[in-house]
Amino acid sequence: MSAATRDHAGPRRPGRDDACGGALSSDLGWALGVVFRSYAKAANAAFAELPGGPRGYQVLAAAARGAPGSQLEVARHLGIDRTVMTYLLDDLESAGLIERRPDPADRRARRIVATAQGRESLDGLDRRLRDAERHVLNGLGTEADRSAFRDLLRQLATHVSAVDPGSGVCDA
Amino acid sequence: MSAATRDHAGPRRPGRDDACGGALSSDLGWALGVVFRSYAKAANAAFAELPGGPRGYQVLAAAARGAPGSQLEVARHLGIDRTVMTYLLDDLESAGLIERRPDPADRRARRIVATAQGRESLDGLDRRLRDAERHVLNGLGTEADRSAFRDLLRQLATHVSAVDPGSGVCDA
DNA sequence: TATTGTTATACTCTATAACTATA
DNA sequence: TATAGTTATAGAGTATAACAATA
Repeated sequence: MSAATRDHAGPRRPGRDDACGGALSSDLGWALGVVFRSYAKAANAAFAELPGGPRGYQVLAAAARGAPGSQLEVARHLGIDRTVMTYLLDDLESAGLIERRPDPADRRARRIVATAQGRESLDGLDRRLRDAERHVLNGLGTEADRSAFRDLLRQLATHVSAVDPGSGVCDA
Repeated sequence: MSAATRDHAGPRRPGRDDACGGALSSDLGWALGVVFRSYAKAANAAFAELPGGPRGYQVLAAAARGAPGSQLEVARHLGIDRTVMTYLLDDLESAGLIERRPDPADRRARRIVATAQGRESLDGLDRRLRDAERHVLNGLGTEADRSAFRDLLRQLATHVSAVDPGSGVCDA
């Protein structure tokens, strides 16, 4: 039986960590913050040498798998401001990892494509990311729980992203 | 049957949102970012008039329920830098919501306590937070899924917080 | 000497507003 | 007129280092 089904049926056990989490309704904000920061720290370490860090990786990965849409659409999907996207692409391009190609259908827009070197670099970066993710998700004991968490989180993100595509404007 | 148990057993369906998420292993980083930003946006709106915004609320809530430990320990638990904590407490104190009391056992340390006004304000703030959380978690269709997500996330955060209590240093 | 809390400084991000070119 | 992309500027947020008081 997974912790997901084991725990949420019963009453909430007041533990040491409930003491100063925050909300009465739940510690959702605290937990999200802790997990997000932990993931960000691991991702920063994994992509320390890549221009743009974790966001550089996200853009490179999107380019390598043939992201649909313009540079602006990719930015919106990743929650990156379009002005930040410009600097990010400048760095990735001068590192020889991606290229900006004019969209034949709309000469205002640019399409981001990964270079051969970019695709090659991505292999190692993917391995680093998998290690980082495994490290963070180790807090869940069973593979079933880890898988359930991934699915629920992805389901939530997909819904949020569909309802409010431009919600990447506000980080606190 | 909940989405948690329904989805993660079967193979991964490549959908529209897989196109530029990021990792090959999963879109964990992308999903965490989207959900975190969405939550941050809702929390910022909910606590727009409170000094310190969402973090001000977390500190106030910790004080109101009698957070154990010094001002520094609360800061560490919440992932707040100690220098930022000083400004935050200054604002909350001058708003009449909290007080700093010297710890009789260690005259270097201060204990944070909520004033009557602070505890009173907290009621309305809690209500606002519950609404914000409900809004974000609406992306999960069933109450069982929402509850499972909360539990898994809390379990993860508790583990991370225990392993690496000072991981609040690095936000990207 | 180490730690809590505070203050001051420098720096890194980010948001905003222009501007160019296309549509 | 509206949009994609770029550039420049100002502001918010953050990290770093120093300091005073206490352990």
